[in-house]
Amino acid sequence: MQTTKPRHDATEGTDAAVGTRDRIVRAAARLLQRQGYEGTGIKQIARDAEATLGSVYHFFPGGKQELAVAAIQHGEREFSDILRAGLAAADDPAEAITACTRLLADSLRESDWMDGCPVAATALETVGRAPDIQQACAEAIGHWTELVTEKLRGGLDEDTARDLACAAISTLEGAELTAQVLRSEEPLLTAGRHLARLIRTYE
Amino acid sequence: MQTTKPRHDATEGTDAAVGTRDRIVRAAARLLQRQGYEGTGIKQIARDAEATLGSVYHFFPGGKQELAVAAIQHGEREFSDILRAGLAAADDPAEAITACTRLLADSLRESDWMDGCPVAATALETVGRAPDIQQACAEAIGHWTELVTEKLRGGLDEDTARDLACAAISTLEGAELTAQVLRSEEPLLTAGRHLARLIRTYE
DNA sequence: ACAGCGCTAGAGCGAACGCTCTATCCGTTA
DNA sequence: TAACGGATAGAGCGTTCGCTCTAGCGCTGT
Repeated sequence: MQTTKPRHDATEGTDAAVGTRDRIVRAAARLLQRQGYEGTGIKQIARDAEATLGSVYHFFPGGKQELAVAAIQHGEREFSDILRAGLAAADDPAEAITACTRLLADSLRESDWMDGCPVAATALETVGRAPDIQQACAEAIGHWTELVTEKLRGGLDEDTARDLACAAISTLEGAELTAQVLRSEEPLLTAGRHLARLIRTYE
Repeated sequence: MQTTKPRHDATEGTDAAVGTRDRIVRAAARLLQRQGYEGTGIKQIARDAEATLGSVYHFFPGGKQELAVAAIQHGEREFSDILRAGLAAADDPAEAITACTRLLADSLRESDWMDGCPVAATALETVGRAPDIQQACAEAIGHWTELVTEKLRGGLDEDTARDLACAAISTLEGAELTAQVLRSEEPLLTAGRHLARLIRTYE
């Protein structure tokens, strides 16, 4: 398609002409999020990214698995952005977590319940069968937990903050799954309310 | 394979010679749980069930989707059994929920982190694309929520019990996913502890 | 002007996919 | 014993899968 300008800088993505590699990763990330690993074909990714099979295998000689790892890492960054935005919405950690659930509920509803957690579907069907992908998913979860831990560190001792953050990420993950399946934002909002209540028991 | 005895009674399954239909459903349920919908082929199901393709399409003329619905319903019953066992382990609801997480953690570890929630993987990759399957998954989640709600109804008003049960199921779902990906029972046990603490705030 | 190279382009490989189809087996009835 | 129908058996259909491979594009440096 259109010629690519960027040289060694891969962190770009401002406007119109995004590099081919980036378009491939983005398309892969969205498809993996919506239909999982096995349900997504390389040719479909190439078509969606307006790239060709040749380009895909040029940038990802490791094939589908290598591309999936890059896509999961991209999804991790996207989800981190949402999480950071929610956590920054209030000083009080309890309110901040509730803000996260509201953000997630909004984006889920707006996508007609299609765009849930960017790694969950892929993670579940590759667990124990594709170590590279599983590790990328594990790192994503670890990173998200770290973000929440940082927010909770004010006023709580380190171990408590970590523990609570782990429970919070699990709950967010499960509530998003439930909300998608039931096509309702209620599970997410309910999870937000109860997480806030739980956090307040530590004050 | 061996000839099938049972006539109209489909609830059997005691020993050795299980009916062909049952073997197919069981094999499908375990494969869907481990590798999701798209990752599981009909021929693999038939092979695992020691049945033939002809038998599969004889019992499930609706093809893969109809079989998946039956498999999800089977998984729902299995998970309900675990849940019921955990909930019956203690009178105190908080302790009972913790018992559930311990049961789930045990069975997850014993299966080398392979057997997580029986519907999660399939649910996530068929959401918005296979209404029959999605509805079966939604009914499973609804049923599990109902089981927890019943346990919580003692001492809590109806709405609170329902709400709390919804949050609990979301948390269990997410904690199991996290535990699988991280290959650690910690997320499940942490979720159990915090769920217990949350429930106790209502006493 | 002309190599050199990063990237695009897509035909085509063997294998596996979901599913259809016909043929046969065998316990139950008449 | 003969006929019937539920159940089993698997070859084979058309399609798609992940991936390989060769050809050619256009930009860069000399």
